[in-house]
Amino acid sequence: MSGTETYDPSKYPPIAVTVDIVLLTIIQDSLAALLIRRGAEPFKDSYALPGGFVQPDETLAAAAARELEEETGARGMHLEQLGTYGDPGRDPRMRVVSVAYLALIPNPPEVVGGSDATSAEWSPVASFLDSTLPETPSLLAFDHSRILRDGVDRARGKLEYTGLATAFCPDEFTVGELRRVYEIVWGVDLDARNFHRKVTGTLGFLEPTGEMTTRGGGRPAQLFRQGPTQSLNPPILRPSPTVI
Amino acid sequence: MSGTETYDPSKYPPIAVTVDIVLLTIIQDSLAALLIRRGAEPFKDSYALPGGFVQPDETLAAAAARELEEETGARGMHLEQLGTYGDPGRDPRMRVVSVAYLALIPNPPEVVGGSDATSAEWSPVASFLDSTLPETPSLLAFDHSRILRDGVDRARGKLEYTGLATAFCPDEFTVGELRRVYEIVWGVDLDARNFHRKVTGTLGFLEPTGEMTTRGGGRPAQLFRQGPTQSLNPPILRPSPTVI
DNA sequence: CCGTTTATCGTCACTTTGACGAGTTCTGGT
DNA sequence: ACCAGAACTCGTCAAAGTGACGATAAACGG
Repeated sequence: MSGTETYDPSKYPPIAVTVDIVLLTIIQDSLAALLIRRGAEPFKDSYALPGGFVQPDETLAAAAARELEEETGARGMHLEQLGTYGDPGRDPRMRVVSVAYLALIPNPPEVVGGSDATSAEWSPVASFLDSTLPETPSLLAFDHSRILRDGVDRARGKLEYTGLATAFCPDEFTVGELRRVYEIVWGVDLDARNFHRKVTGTLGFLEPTGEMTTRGGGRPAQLFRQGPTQSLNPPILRPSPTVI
Repeated sequence: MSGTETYDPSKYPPIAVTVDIVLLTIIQDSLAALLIRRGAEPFKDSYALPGGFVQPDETLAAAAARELEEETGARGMHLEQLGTYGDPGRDPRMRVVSVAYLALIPNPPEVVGGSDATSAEWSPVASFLDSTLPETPSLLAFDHSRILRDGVDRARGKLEYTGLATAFCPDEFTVGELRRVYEIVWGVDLDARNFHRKVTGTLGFLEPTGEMTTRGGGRPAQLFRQGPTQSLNPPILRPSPTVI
């Protein structure tokens, strides 16, 4: 704010501040988002992102973490601010400015009980992103389609140059499991051998636990933990979607 | 928002929504930000980022553009959302959620007249980022030091893989001028020959205008315009700050 | 025992990078 | 007029990284 303006909020119509959360995980080899079916107008019976009002004494991130826990019981997952959406008219009732957060959790997520009247469920994001797929309600309430798309774009982009993919993996994971995260989120096939060379060759990116696992069939694989290096330089290049 | 909650904003203490702007440019071979000297409490006489309240019928981006024009007269520059800052207590008067924007303008910026009581001026960002430099007021009002740092970080990062650097250049520019943007923003020296090869070799990144210029001394250089390719793949790698 | 699956190691050609040499064309000083 | 300096642009070369793919290893289920 510049210095001379005085504060008189009553001069302005009130603005509500909410958080909305794009919570992504991987279910059955698909990237999926948690969606809530709305029980009230507007957009009754449509799907929407989970979220809620920011309470007077909590930070924005705390509000997002709280809503997430209320909705899913999950805690401590990766959570980052995505962007803020505040167009007038995005909510027909009043001016609402919504701070969107992106959250990622590993594979087998809690069964999301519809503890209250609203029901939450995981939906593959593809149906909301590909306008060519006429499945399910292809539109979300409010501007949540846009927010969901921005969240997926952010996640896809950050896989290239950060260790974000490990947020989709359990604490200990194999190179193959990590590669499958990339393949599912990007929707491409990666060469297992080159991927292995890249991630094991980047110093500090993966820490071997010394253990092996045979889960997943095939030859047992080393288990790794996330290492201290959280930036990938040079990045893992995402192959451009095969143009035919 | 999840579906069952009802809207009753009067239940909550009001939250003010503002925009703050990190406006960067290059002055005298330094990266500089526009700062306002505050004329009122709190933080009277401190420096702060320009900004102001979001009006009822404008988008967040429009509010940022309006404030920017009121403050500098500048229009049409690069403007992107940076992040939202809403910790309780960041403003001692009331709960304020501020959506920060990052704006970049080319070299010779308008003289910023202190048209109203507040005075605006360009300050090199180094003094606010390097805590080791005890020049000028090394702290900004509110959490604006943090916002400024985030803005500079964002600009630095995006130079690597986007054509953002051209936002610091006039419409037509030489490869040398573009390189100097990188050198100043990153605070490193780049090899002129390798840089030239990289940016002219990336198809669609620069469009030759066919003209030459001799401004800047030395052999005349080709003038380029920004090309259609706005993503640099592979990116221009930022040399790590020379470790001694 | 044998095919299948997955992990991991290697090889090879190609591209990109970083370091640097060298020629070109302007300006400003003497 | 000449020269030093600055800046642009083209080249060369070794090192590193990448993509494509062959080959072996170690588990599994029949």
